[in-house]
Amino acid sequence: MGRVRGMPRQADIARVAGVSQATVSVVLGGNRTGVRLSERTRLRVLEAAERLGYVPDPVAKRLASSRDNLLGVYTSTPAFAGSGAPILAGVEAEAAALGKDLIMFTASGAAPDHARIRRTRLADGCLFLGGHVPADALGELLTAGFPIVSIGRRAELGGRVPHVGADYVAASAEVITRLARAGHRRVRYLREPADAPSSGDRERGTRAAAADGGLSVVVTRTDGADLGAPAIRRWLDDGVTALVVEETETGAVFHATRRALREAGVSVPGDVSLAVLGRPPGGTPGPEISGFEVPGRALGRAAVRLLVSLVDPGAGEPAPHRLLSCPPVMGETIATVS
Amino acid sequence: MGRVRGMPRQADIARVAGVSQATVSVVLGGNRTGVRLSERTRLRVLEAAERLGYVPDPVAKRLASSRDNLLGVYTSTPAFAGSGAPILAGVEAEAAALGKDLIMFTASGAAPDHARIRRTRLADGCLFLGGHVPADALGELLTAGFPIVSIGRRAELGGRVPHVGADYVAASAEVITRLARAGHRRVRYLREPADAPSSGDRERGTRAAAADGGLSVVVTRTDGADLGAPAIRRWLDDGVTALVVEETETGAVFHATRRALREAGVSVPGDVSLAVLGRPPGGTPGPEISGFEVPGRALGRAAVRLLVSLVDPGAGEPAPHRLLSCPPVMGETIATVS
DNA sequence: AGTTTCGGGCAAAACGGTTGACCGTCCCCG
DNA sequence: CGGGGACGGTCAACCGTTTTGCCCGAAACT
Repeated sequence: MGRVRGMPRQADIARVAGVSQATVSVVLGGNRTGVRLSERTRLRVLEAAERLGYVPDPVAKRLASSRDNLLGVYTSTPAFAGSGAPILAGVEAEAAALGKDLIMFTASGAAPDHARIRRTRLADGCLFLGGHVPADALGELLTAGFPIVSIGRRAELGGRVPHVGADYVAASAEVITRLARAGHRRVRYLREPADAPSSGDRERGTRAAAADGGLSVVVTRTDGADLGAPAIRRWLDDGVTALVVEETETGAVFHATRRALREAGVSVPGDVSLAVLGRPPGGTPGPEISGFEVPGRALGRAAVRLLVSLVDPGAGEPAPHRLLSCPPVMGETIATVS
Repeated sequence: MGRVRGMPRQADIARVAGVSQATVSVVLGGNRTGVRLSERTRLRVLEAAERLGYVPDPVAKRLASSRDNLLGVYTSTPAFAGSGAPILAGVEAEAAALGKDLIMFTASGAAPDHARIRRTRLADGCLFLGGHVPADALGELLTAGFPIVSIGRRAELGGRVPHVGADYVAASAEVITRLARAGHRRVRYLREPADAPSSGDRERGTRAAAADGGLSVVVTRTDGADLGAPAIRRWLDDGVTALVVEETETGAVFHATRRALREAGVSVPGDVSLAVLGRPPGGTPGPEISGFEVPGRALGRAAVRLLVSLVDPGAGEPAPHRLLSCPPVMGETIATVS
């Protein structure tokens, strides 16, 4: 399938300028290796390149030199739609600032593609977003020495996967502590059924803070479907004064909770307090929900910096893992109880 | 430089399986060229590849075969932040559906765009978003036969740039017609100073519809800074009954208009009607503004389909240009005047 | 026995660059 | 007169695959 019609190569320039292809490469590459060249030759080459409209082939360049200022971003869910937008905005901004391009690998949805994860190697290194990335595929890359960084903590593979994440443990604990200070004693905790590391972190932080603050926390795993007015009423009858809801990708649990509260005719925070371990889904009406902010942009930026340090070693190596703290959102949905 | 530590190559597999590297390539490539191979050899190679954890190098693959299911997306402004999100969501969705990966080239602002536009050739073809892409760089790619598609109409280069766009002419005309039917006769038209094709289209549609409907439309170019209460009052005194505002990337013109209206104590649509040629910036409070919807996702999808048809010729060639129509948004800011 | 015919597989040329080693010439110095 | 630089570039190997053309041995015809 050969070359794109008419694209001039270094060899073409060489012919025109009357030098060897190697010389062309040296001139066009800015002569980083310190080859001795006369200014006349340099200009002849440059001029010929200009005349021919030469455009270097990035693929060949990369094959030959193994680095190309390209960072991969693998997302297991659609990147532009979902909640990842702030993270990606951070990634993009930092990458642009560092002069790196981004190559996006979007899981096709159908297959959690091994193949696609492998193609990741087109880049100099790759960021992995979202929990649903098969660990074995990552392990493959890792042992091959390919630089990868996960956004979101990754416990698998013996913690060998470098990552940046949000400190959900501390942030969740802080929310619970706030509830404790407001006098709450019985809390219901609603989380998604799946066992993502971020879910585990939130629950761990919650439990620790609950133990410290003398709260009773009962955990319910739900996808939202089984959440209705009866459940809400039952909990209130049990003496529950606050609901703590995990932030999930789709917001399903939160939405279901809101609906159930509405159906039960329960007011927030009048009848029950409500907190989200994170932020409510966008466009949620009504008073600001108490919780914390996930520093998406900052995560994205930090991830890029970490990856770049892996790709271009030399500059001081930062720690392979980093947890960013989440600023609390006070909100108006935590009431003080007697 | 050199290979990533320990990454096995086809040559390594060949040694283990006791065959030549070429044979490995044939086997791993699924033998599309119909080379005769014994099943035993095939299995030996496959097994060796498995054992060694072989991962094909996408770069080498692409260098050798000139096509790699990679679509480029060049954005002249940050992609994840700005208003391009719906378009990109459409691009991503369609690309994923077609099994293509996306490689994003974000104009860094710093580096000369030319270089980045050239790097575009890492992909099999490239989408260009946003007005601020230098035409000469595009021309370079175009004449080289590199497949490109612009999102947003492009008049430069003699219309040779394939594109998909929104039919701003028709949509804008429709808004003006609505105003005419509501009895408006004098309209002030606020547009951005720069001459983007999309701006021109809106203005053209507006003028045409105004002529048809017997409206007087006066155009003001502004970046928003010089818009204040005095201007508003002057216009109203002149008998203007409706303001038509262009949708801009930043929303600056719209915001300024809102502010000026507020400062002048003018109510919408009580004292004056207001329409946007597009949608107001996100998060605008108050009643729904009349205007039209730009079909972002659809644009993205159509652009990808067009690009793919350019990259993989064979399937019927669609028209090189396509304009998608914009569904009107009735809104509540156009009042009937006597 | 002498050709075809086939199954099997290998060698080698691309693809377009990058890079370290090496080669002539001149000139200068001891 | 022999040797050491400096100057200006060129050579050729290499990056990892794809893809053709060709070769070889054995079975099948004539």
